[in-house]
Parts: sequence; C-alpha cells; structure tokens
Amino acid sequence: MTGTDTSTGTGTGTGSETPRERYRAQVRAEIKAHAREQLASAGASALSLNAIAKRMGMSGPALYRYFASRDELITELIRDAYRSLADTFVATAAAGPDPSALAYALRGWALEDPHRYFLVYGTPVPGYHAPDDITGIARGIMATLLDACVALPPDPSVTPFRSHLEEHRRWAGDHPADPAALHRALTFWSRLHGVLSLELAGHFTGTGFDPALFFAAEVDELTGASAH
Amino acid sequence: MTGTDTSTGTGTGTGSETPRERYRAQVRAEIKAHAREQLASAGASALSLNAIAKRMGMSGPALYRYFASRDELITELIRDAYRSLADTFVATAAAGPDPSALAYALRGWALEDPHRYFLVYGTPVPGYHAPDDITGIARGIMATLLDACVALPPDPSVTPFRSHLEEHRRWAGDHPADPAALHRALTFWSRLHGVLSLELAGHFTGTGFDPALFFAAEVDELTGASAH
DNA sequence: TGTACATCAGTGAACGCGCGTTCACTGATGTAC
DNA sequence: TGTACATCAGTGAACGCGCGTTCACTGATGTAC
Repeated sequence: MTGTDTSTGTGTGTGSETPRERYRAQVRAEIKAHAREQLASAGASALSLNAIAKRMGMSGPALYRYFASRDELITELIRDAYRSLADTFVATAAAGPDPSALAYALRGWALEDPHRYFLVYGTPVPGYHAPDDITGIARGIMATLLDACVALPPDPSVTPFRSHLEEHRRWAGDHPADPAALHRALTFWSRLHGVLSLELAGHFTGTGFDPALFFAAEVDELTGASAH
Repeated sequence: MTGTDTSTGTGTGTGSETPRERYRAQVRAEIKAHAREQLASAGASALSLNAIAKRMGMSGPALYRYFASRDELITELIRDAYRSLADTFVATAAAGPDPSALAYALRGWALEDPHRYFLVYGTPVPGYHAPDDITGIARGIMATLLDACVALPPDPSVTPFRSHLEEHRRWAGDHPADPAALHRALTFWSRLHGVLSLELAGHFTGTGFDPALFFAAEVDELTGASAH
C-alpha cells in the first residue's frame, strides 16, 4: 500500500515531501491519467505527448519536465499496470491462499480497465524490451499465484510435461513447489487468460452467452468445485 | 484451394485473367508482403504506405492504384489472416474430425507467423470494426472446431454454464450441437489460446520450460489422452 | 498489319498535418543568511 | 522580516521529419477497326 504512486493517479506518496515534490507527483499522475485516457480511446500507437499537453492546457515541451521521452511515459504506464495487478493479487492473497479468489481478482482487474490488461498481456511491440524491475514484478505475481495453487487438491500423476518441469525448476525463482503444483499454476494461469483475452478482444461478441459464466465454469473446473 | 488470393502472396488466381489483371494481382500481393514484413519488424502502428512504396522502389501515390487507403490495406491483411487460418482448419479437418489435429494446426499456424496471429487475436484497435465477411470467416473457423469437438468423448454433466448455453444456442450459427459439446469446444478454444497468447507475447521467456510441451499437455488433457 | 483511340500504371509536386524533441528564455517558488 | 540568490515549471519558436492523400500529368500497354 505504501511506495511509489499507483495507477489511480491521485495518490501523492508518503507525505514527507516538499510542496514542490508533491506538485511534481500530482502533475506526473495527471499526465499518466490523460495518457491512459488516450490509450483507451485511440490505441497505443496514437499516444502523443503533444496531444496530452494540449488536453492539459499546457505546451508540448512542458511535459519534458516530467518524462524524458515518449518511451519513458509508455514504460511507466506498463510498470503501473504490472504494479496494480501485483497489488491486487497481494491484497487478495492476504485473506488466505485461495486460487478462486485470485481468479476473480484477475478478472475484476482486467474488466476494470481492458486497455491496461492489454498493456501487459496484449500484442507485444516488436522492438520493446521491458526493464528488469518490471520482470521482477511479473515474477512476484506468479509467485503469489503459485503460493495459492499449492493449496489446491493435489493431483500427483506424472505426465511428460511434469517430468520436463522437474528438470526446469528455475521457474518462478526457485519456488519450493513440486512439478505438479507448477503445472497446476501454469494451467490455471493460461486458462484464465484464454477466456479473458478472447473476451476482451471481442471474440465472444455476437454469440449471446455471458463470458462471466464461462469464466466461472473454468474456475470451478480448475478448483475442483462441482456445484458452486 | 481456389478463390481469392491467399496470404502467401505469389498465387495469381484461376488463370483466366488478362495479363493486366495478373500483373495487378502480383503487385497487390507484393505490397501485402512488404506490409507484413513491416508489421513484423515494427508493429502495426508503424505500417506506412510511403515506407512500403519506398521499399518497392515506387513512389508513394502509386500504391493508391491498388489500395484505396491505408485502412483498406490493414483490413485486407486481417482478412488474409482469418482466411489462412480458416483454410488451414478446413484442410486439417478434411482428414477427419480430430480436435487434437486442429489444435496442433492452430499452433503451427500461430508460430509460423506470430504477428499474423496477433492481427486476429491480439489487442483490438479501439475504433476498428471488422467488415461482415470477416466475421463470417470467423464463424466458419468455429464451426469447423465444433464439428470436431462433437467427436470427443462425451461428458453430459449439467453445469450452470451449460444450462446458460442451452438458452443461448444462437452461437456458431444454430449449429446442431448440444450444450455439452458447445462448452467443450469453447473450453478447447480458450485453453489453446491461453497457452498461445501467453507464449507468443513472451510471458514464458526466462522460465526455462518448453511451451510446446505445455501446449501438448493441455491438448492431451482436453482430448482425454493419458499417455501419449 | 497498321493506325487511332482508350485504358491504366506510375510519377512528381504539393497540401496540411502532427509528431518528438531542443533551445533560450521568463517568471514564479523556495532557500539562505 | 527582508534581501539575494538558486531552483525549477512552463512558454514559444524552431528543427526536421514522415505521414496520408489529391492532383495533373506522362508514357506504356492493350483494344478496335
């Protein structure tokens, strides 16, 4: 809950700041808020510093006091997106290791702001490579999921993929989980994203069924719930 | 195998064309090939008619003899992507109703050209709405999958989602399949895309495990194969 | 086979536009004594 | 409390650039008689 500013855009930090620092943080947050808005209404390619400045009633070059370049702004938006999901997961996991709760937290997070979801899980930009701290946050998200998945009813059967995982334990930073749990967490993750990415990309529109029920059916099957 | 030109870019159609028509088709295909290349190396936002023309040794306005606008070019690329997947599915299904074969065909199609995959299943462009014929092709793809999924071992248990599907049978164009088969096809589809979208977006890099084995494990579980 | 005409691919100049980014500068805010 | 100085937010002009798209035109290809 503490730390650097989240994606809500209004938090101003710990409070032990000078007025100038506080003002800086506010304007930075406002710029990011406008950037997110522009992202949602016209796509990532249309994100323009000048357009943001115009909407804020400032001149274009003024933004360079707050972000060194357009790329830095985008990277910051991606970082915020990862952080907000990580925060959501940590907050959800605080109530106990419940994969189902994490699943619905993920869905809530994704639907709350679809373009933010795509910033993390959407089409990758060919040139772009995320800085190290972002991959660190991503590892934290997976670790939280993995922690919850070891609480699922165990299925210790040995499959080719689990044998393969046995030899590649580096995954999730030497997390103390057996291959079966690793596999379960991976399947959990990929099945949730399967539903979400298809739904958010609009591939269920026109079908008439409710994606929320489909998602719930997947979660039920994953957690072994028959009648929920 | 007949019909309008595919995404390979060299096919020139039925042969009953005038030399001029043949030439037109060739240049159109060449433009699309360069567009795909540009798409792969710099992302969808960087697709520029002028840049394509320059690479082809032509002047920019020349391309307007072949495409009415940049948007029409992009739509054509998306259409080609859908068509190539539909063709792949139809060709695969010709050997019999085998969901597993379709799964690996999908994966092969996706890996063959990841940016083409994202053209269909990636981050949607906020303003863009696909023309009707494209949604028609998409329905055909789902119909092929559904046909194959009715051949899977049946699991007629009733869940909330299947009851819901019962009331929303419009899906896949009044396809004569029971809700259990519909659910199976949906799960099949979304689980495959879960693995593929995460893999192609690079979310498995650095983990050390082989996504192909993970994908195979998902297919095995979906088709009820224990030791494959 | 030769001539007159129509079709159409491609060019070059030009349009207005918005972009990211730099630079020298103004003016307000904060700090030190 | 008042003055001198440093910090820093924001401006306006300017840079070069590439974009999509239009237009009038040239020249080659194909067609009709």
